[in-house]
This record gives sequence, C-alpha cells and structure tokens, in this order.
Amino acid sequence: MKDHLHLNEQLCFPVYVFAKEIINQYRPLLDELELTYPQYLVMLVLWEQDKQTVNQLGEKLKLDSGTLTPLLKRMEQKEFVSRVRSTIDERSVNISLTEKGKSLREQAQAIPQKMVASMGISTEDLESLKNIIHKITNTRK
Amino acid sequence: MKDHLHLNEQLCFPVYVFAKEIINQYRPLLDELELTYPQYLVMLVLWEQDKQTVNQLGEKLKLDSGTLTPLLKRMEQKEFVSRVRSTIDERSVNISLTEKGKSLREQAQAIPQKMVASMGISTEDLESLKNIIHKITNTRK
DNA sequence: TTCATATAAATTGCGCACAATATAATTGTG
DNA sequence: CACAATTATATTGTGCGCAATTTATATGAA
Repeated sequence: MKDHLHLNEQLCFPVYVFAKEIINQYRPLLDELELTYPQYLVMLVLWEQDKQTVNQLGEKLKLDSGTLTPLLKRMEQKEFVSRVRSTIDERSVNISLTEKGKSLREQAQAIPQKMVASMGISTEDLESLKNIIHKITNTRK
Repeated sequence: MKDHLHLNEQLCFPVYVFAKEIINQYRPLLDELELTYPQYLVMLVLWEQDKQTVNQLGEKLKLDSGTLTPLLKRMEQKEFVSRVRSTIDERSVNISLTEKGKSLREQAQAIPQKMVASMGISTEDLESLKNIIHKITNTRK
C-alpha cells in the first residue's frame, strides 16, 4: 500500500518552484525600472486602463487590500501612481498613473521578449503550458 | 506594431496565480497539522530521509538559509524537528524529525488525495501539466 | 428617516522569499 | 604550519501574501 507523500511526486512543488523562478528571472529586468514583480503587474493593468480602484486592481491581480494598500503606497512614493479617494464614493481610492508612470511603459517594452529569451523555453512549450494552465484555472471556477 | 505589455498575454501571471491558488487550497488541510506549505515541504523531504543539513534541505526545496533558518526554528518550537549542530563539521546544522514529527506523517497521508479532489483537475490534465513543467524546468539547467 | 447590513480600504500580525552581509569553521595551497 | 579562500549557517532589512480586525462610507428595508 503505497502513499503519495513524496516531494517529486507532487504537482504542486514544481509549480511553486517554477513561479519563484519566473519572478527571479524578472528581477534584474525590473530592477532597472525600480519595480518589483507585483508592482509590474499593477503597471500592466494600469497601462491597459488608467484610473482604477484598489478593488478593481485586486480582482484582476487576485490580491487583497492587505497586500495592495502598502504596495501602492510604495508605488506612490516612487511617483509611478497617485492615490486619490473618490469623491463619488468616498470608500473607494482611485489609482492613476502619473506622467512618470505612463512614460515607464516605453522602458518596459523590451521586457516580454527578454523574458522569453532568458527563460529558454520554446514557443511551443510556452504555448502549451499557457493553454493547460488556462484550461485548469478556468474549468475550476 | 503591437507590443506585449498585457496581463492576459503573459505566461508568468497565470503561473504566479496558480501557484498561489495551490497554496491556498493546501491551507485548510495543513492548518489541521499546524503546518504552513513550506513547512510541509520540509516534512516531505525529512519523511523521505531523516537527518539532513540545512544546506541539503535548501538544495532540494530551492530555499536559502535566510528563509530556512527562521522557518526551521518555528518548526523546532512546534517540536516537529530538532536542530543540532554537527560535531563532525560544526558549520553544519542537522535537522531531524522528532517523534511528534514522525507520527505526523500518518495524519498527512490523506492530504494528496484531498488535494487532487479539491482542485478539481482531471488526472490527465494533472499529468500533462506535471510533464510540461518538468520538461521546462529541467531543459533549462 | 433610521438603523442594520454591506462594502472599500486600511491596519495588524505572522510567515515566507531573497539580497546582502556577518560570523564561524574548514579546506587547500604554498 | 600559516593563511587566504571557501563553505555553512545566521542575521538584517525589504517586500509581498493573506487572515482577521477596524474604520468609514454607502445602501436598503422597515
């Protein structure tokens, strides 16, 4: 009667390690922009649509206010975003890009290609991984 | 000329979210054993082979002493492991299972199946995901 | 209108994760 | 043997990530 309590049998461990590796691959690229990986994700979301509430960011990035509030304060200090409480609904805080935040986008252009290159994953593997994770995470909801 | 700075185009974001989801799925199961996910990984490694140095654990789990030292101290406080400096090489610290740590293995037996069940992933998807991540992370070294 | 309920952020507290540095023991080379 | 270089762990500091709680505002039903 075999059990399954072995590290290398786990699905979860490889995913956990892979996720950390990705973030570590990003680090040198993002250091140049003075961004961390989660901060970079916030920028991606804001570059697509400026001015969003903390709540909207949190839903898209799957992060709660306990993570976002201090993170966004750090981004405000670095002058990438502004945090302004909404006048319409004073419970909400609007996060908007500053000019510095908008212009950072140009510097970030090169990142996706650099990442693909530095990870050394073939385009096919990358596609199939993307597909399967997409399938799994969406089937589940 | 299209750029690639869009959240949903990224490979990395789905992997990052999926890894977090996995850990969150583990949480209620591991709470019962008074373990966090990284601590559970340490237990898996020690259940396979008792008495390992911090270094050996770190290599298997891809974690450094800055992470492991405090984590292992917490596990020591909960009396799952002992930390004893090696007499042969006094730079090393041997991490061994206590009786409580050994017996915890029985309580953990049910976890892998519960996880597979609660994640709602088909066995095939699970296998192919495991394979592709394995392929990617091993090709790369 | 009033008051319970819901919602949005912020706060607190804990545990990683990792870079950088420090400390101490060991090893290798002349 | 001496001593520089290496190795193993610990420490410090910063930044998530999340549970639990708090504070403030808004909403909805009686």
